[in-house]
Amino acid sequence: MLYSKSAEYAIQAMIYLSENKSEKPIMISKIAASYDIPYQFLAKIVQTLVKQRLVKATRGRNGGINLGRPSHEIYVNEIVHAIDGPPPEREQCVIGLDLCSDETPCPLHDKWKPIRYKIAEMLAGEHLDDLAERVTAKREKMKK
Amino acid sequence: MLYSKSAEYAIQAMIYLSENKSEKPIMISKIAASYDIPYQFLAKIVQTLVKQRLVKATRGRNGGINLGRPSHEIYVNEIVHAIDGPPPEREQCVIGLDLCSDETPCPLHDKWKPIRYKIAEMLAGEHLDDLAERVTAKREKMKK
DNA sequence: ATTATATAGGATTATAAGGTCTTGTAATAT
DNA sequence: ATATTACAAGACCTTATAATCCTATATAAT
Ligand code: FES
Ligand code: FES
Repeated sequence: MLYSKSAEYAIQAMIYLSENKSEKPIMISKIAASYDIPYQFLAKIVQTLVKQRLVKATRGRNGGINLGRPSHEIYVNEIVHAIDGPPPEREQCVIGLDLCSDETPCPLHDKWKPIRYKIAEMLAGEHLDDLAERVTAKREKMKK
Repeated sequence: MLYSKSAEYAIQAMIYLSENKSEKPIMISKIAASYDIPYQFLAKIVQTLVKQRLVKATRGRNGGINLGRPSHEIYVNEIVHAIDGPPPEREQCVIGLDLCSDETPCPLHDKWKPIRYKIAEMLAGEHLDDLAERVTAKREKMKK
């Protein structure tokens, strides 16, 4: 819908890292088990995150991964772009009628444009610290 | 993003029918050429639209398709559902954390819920008559 | 009746996303 | 040193969507 399954898994993994802050690296297998993500698949996704410097990897025994930066400096859209690639330079029209522009709007353009903006705003406005906090709150509630 | 490529083609084809109202059937190949849609692929999509009664087909020489109902009675979401299937009964969480509900919201829930509503509203609130009119306007502008 | 033409529909192929398997390589505990 | 552990990485498999091929069938013009 908004991002690929891979990006969704990446977000979940990053939230996990943000929730379980520790100097010691956290194993990918642990995260995979916790969120019920196929281990090998997550490992592959993490490789990309490492290349993009969003996480740091420590190899070998007692190895694992850590956040590449403080959690309050990592925003959701960064994660999405790291996995799915950067957003298109020119916006595409929702119903595929040539390019999207205010000058030549398609029938849905006026309704779609503010929605698209809201989505971008949502992804750009949330950093991992916020997310982790609220995920923890969700878990608490679900226990009851 | 919001719907499959097939559904997008279906919307385009329906708009075409709405723009070119005529008692005589309109050929699928004409529509396909006009919107640059692979002919055979569109023909297949149209088969589904016919089964769902959104368009009526006339076979044989001078055959083609027509809208199944007056254009002001056909809404975009009907077309999407006809092609992509009905929407899920229970809303899925944007970041895949169990089911979505106000009681156990995920970190993005509060920002995502109104957006999701806006999208549904957009698709349910536009009928073909509106769309066709505005597409024609778009074409006019692009000529200049 | 015959022929041309347009949709109907099953079978098949292409591409991409999602997911698995196997081997390599780095780090560390013993 | 060596065995073990955990990420790295490429090859491979699976599934869903997108697209194509080919033949059947309906209809109207001749
Ligand atoms: S022109 Fe279609 S969404 Fe902007
Ligand atoms: S709980 Fe995540 S979107 Fe509602």
